[in-house]
Amino acid sequence: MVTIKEIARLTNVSTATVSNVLNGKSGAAGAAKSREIIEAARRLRYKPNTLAKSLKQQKTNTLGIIAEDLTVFNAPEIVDGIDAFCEENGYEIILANMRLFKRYHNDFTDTLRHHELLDAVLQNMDAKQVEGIVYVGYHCREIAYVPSGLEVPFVYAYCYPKKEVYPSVLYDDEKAANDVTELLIKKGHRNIGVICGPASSYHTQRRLCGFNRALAEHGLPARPELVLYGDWERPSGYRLAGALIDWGVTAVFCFNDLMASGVYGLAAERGLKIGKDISLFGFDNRDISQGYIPALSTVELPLHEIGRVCAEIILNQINHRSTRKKRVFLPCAVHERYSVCGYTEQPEIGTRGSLGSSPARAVSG
Amino acid sequence: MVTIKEIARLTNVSTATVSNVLNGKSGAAGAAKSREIIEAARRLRYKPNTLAKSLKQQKTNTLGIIAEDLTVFNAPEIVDGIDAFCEENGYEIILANMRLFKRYHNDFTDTLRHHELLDAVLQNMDAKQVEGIVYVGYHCREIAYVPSGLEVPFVYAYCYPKKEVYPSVLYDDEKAANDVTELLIKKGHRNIGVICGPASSYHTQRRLCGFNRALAEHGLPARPELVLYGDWERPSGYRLAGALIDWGVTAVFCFNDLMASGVYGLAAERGLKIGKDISLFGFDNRDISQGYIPALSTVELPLHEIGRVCAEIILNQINHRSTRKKRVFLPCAVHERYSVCGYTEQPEIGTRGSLGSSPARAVSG
DNA sequence: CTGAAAGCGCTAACAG
DNA sequence: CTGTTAGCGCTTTCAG
Repeated sequence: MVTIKEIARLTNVSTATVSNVLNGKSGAAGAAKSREIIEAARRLRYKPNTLAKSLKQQKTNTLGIIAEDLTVFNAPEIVDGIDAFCEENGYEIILANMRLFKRYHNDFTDTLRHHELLDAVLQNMDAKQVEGIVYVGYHCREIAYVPSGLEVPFVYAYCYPKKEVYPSVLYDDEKAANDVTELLIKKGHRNIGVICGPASSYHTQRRLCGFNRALAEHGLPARPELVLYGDWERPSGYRLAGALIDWGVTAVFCFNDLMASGVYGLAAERGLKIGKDISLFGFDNRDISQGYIPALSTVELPLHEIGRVCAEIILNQINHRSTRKKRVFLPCAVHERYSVCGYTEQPEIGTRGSLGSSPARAVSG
Repeated sequence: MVTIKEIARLTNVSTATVSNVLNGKSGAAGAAKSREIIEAARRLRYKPNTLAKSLKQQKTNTLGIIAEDLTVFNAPEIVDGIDAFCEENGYEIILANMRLFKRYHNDFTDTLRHHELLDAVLQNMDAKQVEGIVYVGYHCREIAYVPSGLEVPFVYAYCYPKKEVYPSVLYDDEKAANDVTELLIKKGHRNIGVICGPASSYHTQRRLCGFNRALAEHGLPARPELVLYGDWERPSGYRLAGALIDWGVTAVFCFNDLMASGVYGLAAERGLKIGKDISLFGFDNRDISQGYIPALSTVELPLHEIGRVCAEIILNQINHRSTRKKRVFLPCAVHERYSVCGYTEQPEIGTRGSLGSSPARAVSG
């Protein structure tokens, strides 16, 4: 690696002059000399050593990202959003992947090992002189173990601390569920079944609030027997859909797309057409939800935007423009596709629903 | 940030002694003094400054990852593999996301802007003193613009350079397609239709080789009319499946899961049962392929392993243990699920195929 | 307008 | 066994 010193020697100036010229300080050297220096730098493929520069300036222009698990579906898009915002503002990112999901599967949330791992990663980030840290959760929940003694701004993406000691950026489960329910009600549905996640889940609770609020606002009675609890996995959707259909629901609101795929399965076995005999809504807008037949109506999570907002909060704190510690809720877009249709007017399935190229219509967000 | 100097002052020793003690150099100070230093470091939450250390040692223990697009399905798992291997070997990663797919959609492959962007990113990596670089392609293809004048080892993941100037790690398309075809032949299928990607695609070409080889090895005639070219998207699968079925195929081999979902659609419209009236194989093992009804048989890409091997190659080069520039082909696992069944004995669909919890059986790899 | 000198935090060599 | 010294590559006074 060629250094500034080398260039200084070759051009018979001091390192200070080279530095000044290369950084565009006006009048650092005469015009001819400046050109000579710049030319030498290019010829030798000079690249400034970021380490030395940062050390000297006590500024790294770097944000740290701690991902609970990068391979979980929400993470890449959030990281992408952080990266995009950083790029626009001259910041770089360092990524630490804890691989929690792979290490401990679903059962890791608050083990001691998790805390130790996090502490180590945090320590490492500090050592690297990052100016702020974004923590990307792999599913939305309250984080019990909150780091303390951090030297830099810290923000949670897709999860949140018990007390608002750090800011967090989430999406608005309640409103999204409310929007979906309202849409179904407006289509004429009166008996809407719900397949939730586990009762203990934050998502489940918030979405049920939105669901119930919509019922109440439209003067419909709550029917607890139509609200069933799954486990986010496909088989539970399959199983619970049977019960709901036995109760005579005309629409099913599934709290994720995976369980919704189970509903397709059950409907097929019973000879019921989704989008005709029964309406179906999912959640998450997973990439293949458009590939179901008919295409699944679902809710898109603002993952990229969550990342962007996290980065923005951090940069604002770095620049002392703000110091809020509150939770931020971003709106979701509702995509209505052919799995749901007016309860009275039914489109021909097979002609419209099967190509998966239906225009995704954003109802909210 | 508390420094070594501060600790030295408080404990009345030189910075060198603090450094030595904290780095566990035996006999750097007396036992009592050592304890005092260590205690002071803990009390003040001392964290070594990685920048300074790396600058001094001229060693960063850092690998750079350049992702063409982190949000494309293959990228996170590859990055995860790189990260895992690095962690095991005391290396860290820096991530640069070019966001090519989002910026230019599908049409970016070799634009000038792409080259400029890459050069800038590369320059940046060098400036950060990474010791090696992994370039993660977003789809497998020959890369025309190969960087030159790099100061560190460089390896391609999921794509490859025209000439073998740098090593690359890919998966074995040919063998995977051969395995799938052989499996179908052994099940009794004689008229197998293929829905490829575009004819210009590397994947298409390699997989067709494997397909044709299997036919030849089993003494079956090539039937070009049964080999059709799609565009990786779902509608093309839907469209081409019609043609194949009209030709009377008993099995369809789709070169990705997305197009396979189109085949499900067409089959449903025609009243044909996948896995019974017609067998279907996909490619990629996308996360929801198990959610189709019946679950889609498909090929799993060794993404994590590709990442690991890339990191391994780089670290070997750093340590001068190797300097190979060849392509490496990793094997894929074939997952047989209920979308394919013996052409003569057919399982009851609906009882087995609909839960999506069929044990995935690895046939190869 | 120019460059000598100091120093960011750390470690390696070497002298005491 | 201990600590002084020099220096990694860069920027930034400040004196000439």
